[in-house]
Amino acid sequence: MTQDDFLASYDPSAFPQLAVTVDLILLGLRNQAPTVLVLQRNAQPFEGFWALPGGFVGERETLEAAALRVMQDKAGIETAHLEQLYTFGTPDRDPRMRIVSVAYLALLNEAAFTAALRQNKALLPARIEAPLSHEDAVAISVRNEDDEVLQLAFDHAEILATAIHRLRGKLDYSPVGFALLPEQFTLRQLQDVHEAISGRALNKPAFRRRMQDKGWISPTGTREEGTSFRPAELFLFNDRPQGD
Amino acid sequence: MTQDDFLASYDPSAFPQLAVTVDLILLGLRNQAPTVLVLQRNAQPFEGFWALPGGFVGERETLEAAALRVMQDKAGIETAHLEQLYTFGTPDRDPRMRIVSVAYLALLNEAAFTAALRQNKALLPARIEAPLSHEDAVAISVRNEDDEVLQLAFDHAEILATAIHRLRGKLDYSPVGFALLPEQFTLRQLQDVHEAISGRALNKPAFRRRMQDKGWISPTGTREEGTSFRPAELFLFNDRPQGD
DNA sequence: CAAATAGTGTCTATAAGACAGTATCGA
DNA sequence: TCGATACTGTCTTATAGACACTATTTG
Repeated sequence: MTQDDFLASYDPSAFPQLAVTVDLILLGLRNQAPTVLVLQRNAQPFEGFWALPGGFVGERETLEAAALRVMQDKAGIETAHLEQLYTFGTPDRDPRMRIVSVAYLALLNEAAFTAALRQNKALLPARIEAPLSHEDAVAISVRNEDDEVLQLAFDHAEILATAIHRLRGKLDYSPVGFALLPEQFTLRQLQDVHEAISGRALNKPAFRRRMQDKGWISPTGTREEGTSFRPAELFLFNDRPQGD
Repeated sequence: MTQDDFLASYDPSAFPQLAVTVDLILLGLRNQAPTVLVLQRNAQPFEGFWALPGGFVGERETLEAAALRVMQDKAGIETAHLEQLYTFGTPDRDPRMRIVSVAYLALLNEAAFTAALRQNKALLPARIEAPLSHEDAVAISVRNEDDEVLQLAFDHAEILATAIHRLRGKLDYSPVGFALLPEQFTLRQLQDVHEAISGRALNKPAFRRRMQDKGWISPTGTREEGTSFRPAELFLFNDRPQGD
């Protein structure tokens, strides 16, 4: 904000001690289920609990640059769809000190997801169970590959719920699903992504028509390989549909 | 985020000096035009420019509580639709020091809007000119009642553009338009709100059907008064449609 | 009754869902 | 030829826009 009564010659120590961090939701699909990469805490508070990767915002760093840096450091990922999600700042969300955290949502395709797992062995894929028909609730839970519930540290369950809610909301009117796919993909894969995020089955002809009509995809003329049945045509995402 | 390598016994002065503020977009409709309340700066930097009201986040205060407090202090408004919009944190957005600002969007009906103007004479209503077909651009401008362009301080034009973009996006699927109306309203007024925000004319029968079908409104059985023609029926907003 | 706006009936256009059909690949 | 999945034609259903018509109030 910065306003009229801002101290013209201010005293730095006059401002309360406070830190700004970014937290990352590294989201991908594993076996058609939305999955997030988490780290186990090895110190108090919340020792043994699972947390989203994050880090402090550098002194001369934009928020987005901090998110990109954390993504690089903790998962070795250079590029991915990255968008600011929401800012969490309840005074006691971290018992040690006041921390305001800007959450960023990163969407990883399968290549980036597996690369992250390979680069940082501490990362654990946590399947997200997000019931339908709930706004931004606590009703969310995450499980490991053995289907055991993972306890999330801090307010990270709330952050995750916000992420899923946002993603579901954007899916219909924004071409966000493509971020979870490789450069070339089949329409079946694209529909699988939409079904995994929205949590419900979709009508195939209607889905294809919609994707075509929105101008989001272009046929490549080539087909997938290695199937034991009729291979599907590969499509490309149209980065610039028309105008905008 | 608070993570593994967080200092268990940390040194407060180890964290860079940085402040978190909230900025408020106090948005209402004046003559069917989206209008925001701004304050003229009387000190450097951006002296003479117009700025969104804002304030520092208190040491033991949630972000939302800070926004509510600023709304109360600067505009005398106790209650309004208030939602977090986006967080702006470019290092040099304020030349004096690093300030991360969490922007909140407040929607004021006519009563709250005029009450704010009465309570704080420094507030100026600035009409927002937001061209269609632009994502979240610099193409936005604000004008005073004499149609003169007002220069906005800091990155406040960007904040405003983000607000309009968000509002337009939410209008169709969220009952956000009601926040700009009094408790009882006519369907014509509701349609005017939607047209003012979205910036385009809407079909009357279709609009009425949609509002009815979504279950957002209830007829009161009473009618408006003081018209020189057939008075329209008054409706109420259904706070709890069904379930959810 | 005239003026003005509220409110509706209905036709048309467009998009979504259902469902079954045809097409094309590997084996 | 069979199995499996890609792809499409078409009918039905739901929703949105156009437009005119009726309804109701004040003066």
